[in-house]
Amino acid sequence: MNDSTNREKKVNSDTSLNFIEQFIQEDIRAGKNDGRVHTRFPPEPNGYLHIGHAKAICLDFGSAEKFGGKCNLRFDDTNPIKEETEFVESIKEDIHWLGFDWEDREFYASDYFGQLYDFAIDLISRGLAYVDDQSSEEIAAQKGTPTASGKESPFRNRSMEENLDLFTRMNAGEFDEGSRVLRAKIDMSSTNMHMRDPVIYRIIKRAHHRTGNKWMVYPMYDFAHGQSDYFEGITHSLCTLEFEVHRPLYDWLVDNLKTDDYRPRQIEFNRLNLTYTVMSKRKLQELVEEKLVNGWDDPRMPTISGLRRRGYTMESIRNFIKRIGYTKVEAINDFALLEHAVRDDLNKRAPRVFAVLDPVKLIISNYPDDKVEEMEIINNPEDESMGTRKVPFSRELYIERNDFMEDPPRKFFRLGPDREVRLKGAYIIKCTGYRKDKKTGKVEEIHCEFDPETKSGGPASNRKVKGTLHWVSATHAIEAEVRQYDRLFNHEDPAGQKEHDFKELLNPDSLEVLRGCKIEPTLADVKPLDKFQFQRLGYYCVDKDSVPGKPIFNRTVPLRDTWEKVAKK
RNA sequence: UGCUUCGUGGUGUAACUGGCAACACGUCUGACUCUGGAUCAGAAGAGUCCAGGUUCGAGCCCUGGCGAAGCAACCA
Repeated sequence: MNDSTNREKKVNSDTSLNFIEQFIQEDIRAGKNDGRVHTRFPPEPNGYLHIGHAKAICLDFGSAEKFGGKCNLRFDDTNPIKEETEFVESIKEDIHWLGFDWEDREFYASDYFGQLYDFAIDLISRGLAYVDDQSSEEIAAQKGTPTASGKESPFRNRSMEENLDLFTRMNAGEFDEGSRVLRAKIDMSSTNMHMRDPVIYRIIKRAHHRTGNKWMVYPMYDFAHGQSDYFEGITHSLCTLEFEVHRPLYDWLVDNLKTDDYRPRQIEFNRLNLTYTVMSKRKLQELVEEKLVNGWDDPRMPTISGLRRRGYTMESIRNFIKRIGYTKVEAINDFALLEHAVRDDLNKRAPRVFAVLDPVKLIISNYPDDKVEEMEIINNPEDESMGTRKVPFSRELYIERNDFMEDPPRKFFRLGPDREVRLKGAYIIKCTGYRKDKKTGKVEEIHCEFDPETKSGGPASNRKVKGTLHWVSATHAIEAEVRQYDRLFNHEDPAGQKEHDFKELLNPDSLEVLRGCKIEPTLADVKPLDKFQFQRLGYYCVDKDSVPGKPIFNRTVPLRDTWEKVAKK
């Protein structure tokens, strides 16, 4: 094999399709559905979307886009007890924020309740469905187990007329919830539990968020999902692995419905799992309801809205998802990869600013009392087009408390007695002394002298010093609250522990609120979702709780801090 | 003692129709730096769950094991 074919191979693997896209491509080449590609994203509006849904969204919308097809948004709203309009709205917002659009194709499984009902009637008339008067416990008991076959219901062989009559009256509200269900008549001895006469309709006397009180019977998800795909002309139904065993049922239903060769093709892929968090909607809901976090959009939550509030960009999320791929292997992805994705993105676009989180006063004894200089500072060394800004510098500054040590080790490249450092964008200073509080032993202020020749860009500015510190002028500083977020759980796999409930594994230090932080005055007019790099610290995002004059920042992710590693050794 | 699916560095993915197991994250060195960031250079780390078989050649094909996950809601 020569070099050029090697190169070609490499290019091909760079743009290689995942296994699902390969299937789609094969279908197109085989002329299936006239080469049409139509997918759908089918959330249930019973909670907020999380990053696992983002993985599905990227695949559903992304693969349609890739092959010139379409992707519908369809709410699978078959259970009026759980579903709410609030969730519909948040889901739509999140999908748009991720950069996808369903145009005018916003559908609801409830749009098809009429067709589904008619189909149920049709199944009854064909002897393929029956009304069962037993309780759910009795039905469950007869269902058997994965290793033992089930028993047929005593109501299985009712007459078609009686079934029709009963089902109609179920929907007329004549019977109580739970008193009767409609079941498909398939095979109680199937090795697939889902084929053992699954319940397809149940009585629920509750207003539905879209159809109101029109219906007293509601289809089960399994009786709505596959047919909804069929009604919408979906060619590829992409879903997660756990629905693999449902596929024969969906196929059975659509086979009893279809009039020609068309049938959606379901392909399953692995769910997104992330270390140090939980991903099931039920668990996330528990955290919200028990107030262990501050709502669905708490910046520690793996929800789309939480990540957005935390400061993640849609590009970083999409990029992360692109990197983890789609397979059939159950995987747990490293949270560090998500963090890498957001650092990578923010490094290119976030303006750098000075913020002192744990301030200690620095007094430059040889700097004139009343003098203020406007230091011109580069906004982003990664992107010259972002320009510069002017930051006031004066005799009294704040620096980070941990940037000073009374008795520093050699590897500490910051300030200590008689040591020199550069104040970023300003002068080189030398520490001449410090004052401690006699009672607490805490350093109260640090004294230093500056060298006027060393101003940034000035004649002696090239002199090398060990370290560079960020600073804020004391009289010009703005006070801010900074919320230092960390991982929500201490354990890599909190949901997978038998000995502990996942809530016992919450990280007690997942949020540290810092007040009295000092930030540079250029940040006076920040707006929620504005993103910055606090120089030498990390990436921060303005929280929606901010009010003018009292900004609040969320830590998105810290900068990689190699000093921490050195210090640990 | 069932059915379905899956086993490739620590993690996640690649490897066209069998042809030197590749990439990213993480880890560790070093260089550079007015961010201990970024960037740059480099290193360690798997022989592809196991055992056979076919083949000049197997992660890939065949046989048999082992292991893991999902499946028994009037949830989705």
